[in-house]
Parts: sequence; C-alpha cells; structure tokens
Amino acid sequence: MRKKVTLKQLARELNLSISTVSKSLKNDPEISQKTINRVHELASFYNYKPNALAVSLKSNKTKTIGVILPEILNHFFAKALFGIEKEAAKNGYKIVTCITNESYQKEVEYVEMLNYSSVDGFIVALSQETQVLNELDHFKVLKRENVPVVMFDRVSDEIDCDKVIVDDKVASKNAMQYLIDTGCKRIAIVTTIGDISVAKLRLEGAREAAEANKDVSLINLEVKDTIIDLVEKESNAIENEIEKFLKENDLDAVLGLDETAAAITINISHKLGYKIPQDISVIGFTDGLLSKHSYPKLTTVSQHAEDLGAKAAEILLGHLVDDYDENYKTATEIVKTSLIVRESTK
Amino acid sequence: MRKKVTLKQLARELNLSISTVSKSLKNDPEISQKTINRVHELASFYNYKPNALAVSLKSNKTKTIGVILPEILNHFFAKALFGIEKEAAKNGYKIVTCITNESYQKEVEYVEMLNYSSVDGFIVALSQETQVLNELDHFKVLKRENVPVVMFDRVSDEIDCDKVIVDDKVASKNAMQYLIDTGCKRIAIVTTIGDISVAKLRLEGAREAAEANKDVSLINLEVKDTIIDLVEKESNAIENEIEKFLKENDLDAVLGLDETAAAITINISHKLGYKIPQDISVIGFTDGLLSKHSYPKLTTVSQHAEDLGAKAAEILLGHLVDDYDENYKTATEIVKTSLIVRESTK
DNA sequence: CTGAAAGCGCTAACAA
DNA sequence: TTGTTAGCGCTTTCAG
Repeated sequence: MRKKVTLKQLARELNLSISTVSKSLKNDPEISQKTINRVHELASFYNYKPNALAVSLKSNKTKTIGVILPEILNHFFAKALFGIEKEAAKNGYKIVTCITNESYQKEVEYVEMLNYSSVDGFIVALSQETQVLNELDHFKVLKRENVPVVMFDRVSDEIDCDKVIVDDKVASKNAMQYLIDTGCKRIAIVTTIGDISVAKLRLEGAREAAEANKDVSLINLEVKDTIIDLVEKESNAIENEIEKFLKENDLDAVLGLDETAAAITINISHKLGYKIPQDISVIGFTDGLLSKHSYPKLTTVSQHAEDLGAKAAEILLGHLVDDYDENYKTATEIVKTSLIVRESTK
Repeated sequence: MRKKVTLKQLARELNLSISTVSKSLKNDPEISQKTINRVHELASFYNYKPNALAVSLKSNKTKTIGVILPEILNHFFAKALFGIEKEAAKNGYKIVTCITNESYQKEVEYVEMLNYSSVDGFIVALSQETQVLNELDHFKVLKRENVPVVMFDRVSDEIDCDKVIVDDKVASKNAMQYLIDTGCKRIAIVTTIGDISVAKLRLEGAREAAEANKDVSLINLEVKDTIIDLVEKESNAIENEIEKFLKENDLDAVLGLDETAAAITINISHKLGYKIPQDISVIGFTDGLLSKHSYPKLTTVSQHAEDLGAKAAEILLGHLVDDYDENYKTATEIVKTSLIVRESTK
C-alpha cells in the first residue's frame, strides 16, 4: 500500500526543512529559484497534493458547501443540484449533499452534522415538514455562528439570509392568463403539493388572474398526499381522485401546480376520451421529463431550476471570499420563469 | 460571532487539562465519575461537538464517501443516489457527490479531488466517455493506495473492485420473452444509449430470446445521440427518427433499452394512431417517472435502483471498518430485476 | 535565502 | 485519577 506523500517526506529527500518546501511550492519569492525548481520537480514526480484536511484545519475553510434538499427524485431539485454542482466545481468547491426526504427531523440532523463537519456554507431548500411546522431554530444557530446560508425555492421569511426564488405567483398568474386568453373559462387548479410555500403562491396567482376576468370560474382540487408518496407509490389514489374530479366538473382547462398533477391530468383525459387541447387545455409547472415526454407535450412553466441552483451557488460563493463583510444586507433574488408553450394548450 | 467551542475552552473553564476533558467525554473509566459528570454538563451546556476536521486528521478517516455519478437528471441515478445517501446516513457517513456529466475528463478530476480530500471510499458509476475510451488509470491509483471502491451499474472489467450490477442481459431476455409469449412476432429494439455497457448487454439478451424463437424477427434502431443531449434538448431529432422507423416497419412490439426510448415510442404511436397494446406492445427499462406517468402506463424492467445504491453503500461501508482485510477477494453482486407489467403490453 | 517553532483541535501513550 | 507530551500535515511568523 502506497501512502500519500507529505511535505515532510519531500523535505527529507531534498534535505530541506518543511517550511522551505511549503514556501517553494507556493513560489514564495524569498526562496531561491533553484530550490523552488528542485522542490517542484520532486513534488510533481511524487504527484504531491497537499492534504486537504490539514489545510482546512489550519485555514478554517474546507472548500466544501453543504447542500440540503428535500428530495432528489424530483426533476426540479435534481436540476438545481446539477446547477449547484457545476457552479461549485467551477470554483474548486466540493458539495456534500443531504436529502431530508421532506422530514424536519432529518433536516435538523443534517444541518448540525454538516455544520460540525465545517462546511463553509449552506445551500438549502426547506423540507415540507419544516415549512408546515415553521420551526427554524436550526438555521438561527448558523446565523449566530456566522455561517453563510443561501435558501432557494422553499424559503422562509423567518430567516434573514440570501434567497433565490422563482416568482411563483406571477408565473401562475401568467399561466392562468394564457389559458384565459386562449378562450378557457372553466378552469381547475389541481395540486398534490398544497402544503408547501410555493404551491400557496401559485394558487394566489391563479386566483388573481381568474378574479380579474369575471366570466372565468375557478375550481380547486387539492389532492391530499405528500410529495414522497407520490413519487414512491403507484399513486392510484391520486389518479382516482383526479379522475373523479374531471368527471364531475365540466372543465375546459386545468392548471396543474406541479408537474405530476399536470401529467396525470393528461393521462386521465385520454382515458376519459377528452381531446387535448380541443376539449381541455392543460398547463403544468416544472419543466421536467414528464412535460417533455407526455402526449401531447405539456405546456409548462419553466422555473429554470439549473439557473436557480447556479445562482444560489454563485451568491454563496461570493460570501466565501476572504474579505466578506459581516454586516452586509441580505437580498432575495428572483429568477424569472417562462411559459413554454407546447401542444397541450390551444 | 459566536465561535465553536473546543476542548481547550472547556478545559480552561473546568480547570482541567485538555486530555482529561477528552477522556471524560468518552467516559474513559480511568477518570472519576465526578469529573466525567462535570465535563459532560458543561459540554452539553455549550453544545460541544468535536471538530470533525481535527478528528479526521488524527484518525485518517473522514466518515465521508465520495460518490461519482454520470448524471443526476436521470431517475435511475437519482434513485441510486437516494439509496446510497440513506444507507450512508444510517451509518453516520456523509456523502460528497460529483456529477461527471458523462465526461471522462471530469471523472478523472473528481476522483483526484475526492481522493485528496481523503474520502474514505468511493462509489462510482462510470461515465459514458470513460466506457468508450476504456481509460481507467484514475481508478488504478486508488487501488494502489488501497482506497476501497465499489462500482455499480456502469462497471468495468479492468478494475478489480467490488461491483453491484443488474443482470441486464437476463432482464432483457425476459422482457423479450414476455413480448413473444404474448404473441408478438415483429419486435424492434430502440435505444438511445447504444454506447454504454448496459445497453450492449440488453441487446445481447434480446437477441438470444429472439433467436430461440425462430418465427420472431428482430429489428434494430439505435438512435445516435448522447444521453446528455437527450435530457437537455427537446430532442425532436430522436423523435423524428423513431417516427420514421415506426412508419417504415410493420411492428407489433418495441423493446426500448432505456426509458426515454420507450416513452417516445408510446407517444409516437399515439401520433400515428396505433393503439397500445392492441396494435403495438411496448416495454421499457428503468422504472422511473416516465413509466408511471405515460399513457398507457409502461410495462418496464425495474432495476431497483434504490436497492442497488443501498447495496453498493452497504458493501463499501463493510470495507470501512477497522479490521478490514487488505487481501480480500472482490465480488460482484447481482441485483435481480423484475418485470413490472402495466398496460403497455398484452 | 533557509529553518525553527508555534499552533489549528484532537487523540493517546506515557508520566506523575 | 489527572496531566504532559508528541504528533496528524500544513501554514506562517520570526530568527538565523
């Protein structure tokens, strides 16, 4: 078993002191060029790399950011993670990812664990349960210890930190307006994620658009089920509920507040013999795989998840530089959504 | 800014030496119960947690495992990651995740970076490019340094390490046989992932099943496109190619070697007015979101990605215990697949 | 130009 | 029962 080479060993082989070797590796001008060359040569011969742990212990920086996500089996968060990872890698940072599975308890544990592993900062999207309980002390600790946090998508007003969100309300309003503009009058909202902050905003936006057009009626179905169940189960319960709802209501459009709701609506419509978009228009949220591979393809609100993740990472990394002002004022960045019109609307 | 409390501070406040405090925290029997109690009390008052970096530097263990995935915008890998994360968390391990985006270069960089961050071990699924180039020196380095590696799904014979795979050949054979058993005779194979190891195995399996039934004919379409493009683009090119293929060939079944291929086949069939499964049966691989939310729902080979990930983690963790035998013989674990019959087959 | 020494926070062998 | 010391690998100040 070959062990990793250390400064000490290089120093010994070169008959130099550890500190000289260390400085040489950094091309410190106070070291002679000749020595610097000798050191570099041997170092690259052994493929020397400084031990990251030791550097971190000394510098109190790990070049690691903790990412806490509620789910990963969800295109939106997967894509955001992708954006985060890309941005982090570009700047020589690693990410350590924890998935709370929408559990408050897990979230608390992970925040603690990562904090004690000395991550340099956090990127967080809150779990559903955390949002419902509105318990955020675990983040207040970070605040007190001055660990930078950036929240995205699932954020909380209780915590004063940088945030990156999507303007869900406007997005939803626009989507609704699009349906209205294309002649839809009896529009239903279908959601399977009623509990979380973004769904509430989306609902509000849709309401506003509907209320501004007096001949439009809005019907609301909230499928009571957690997000996790949806992904894990065959989810017939949800489908049945949506089927019943579609049969009982005479609709000409559905706005799904999440991708699954929209996808299921499309499939149930087929089953019931409704033509899309002739009989019924459908719009969804989150431009994921389901939207691209449904039939017909789904018109959808794209939240630009990757950009969102990248943006969150960018902001966090900005706080990780040396000369970071402790008393700076936090900001909330709003990433614009766009309505991607495909074939499920007129 | 409140800083984290250290042993030193506890020691000072208690008028004890650092080592006494350290031992007390571990309930070392050579320390008096009284002292132990005092220490514990103050420690929990300050919510003391040992600095993970220092512990790691000392012990040469980080309680972190490096996970290298080709993609994350892919249900299979996302699910595997979920399984890994769960298993790791259960054992007090963190994971640091890197996404190669199917690039060899990135894979090399990440392996190096994580190795020099002293992860305790690796869980890897090879990138497409790595498999095509068949360049695996970056893993041989790990072998030499005795860093445990477990590969899953996308593995290589060149590397002697534990592996967790799915029996793709058998799975594919069974899927094919199922089509044959339900009366299909003119069966096509559609794939968009021809380059990677698993696709080749799946193709082989399908061939074997077809050849064993002499009245069955097999037609093959390999859509030349990388996986990444598929996910990122609207991918009309692929759809057009599949559409042309379906029109030109008189088929009664399609076996998609990846989920996307199967999902697109279903949608194109709708477009062409073919009834599923009456006119054409479809089977896919990877029981992801698309399979559950297609219409009709897709009969699919489930690779049990979560179990696969969990298994890989379990094996790796087994090597991370103290008394690990250096010269143990590596093994390849095969996770059974199952055919989930839904509505896209007779 | 080079080296000795202290220290990051912790553990563990050894002394007292 | 408690404390001293050395050391994990590195950086950095200060001396030589």
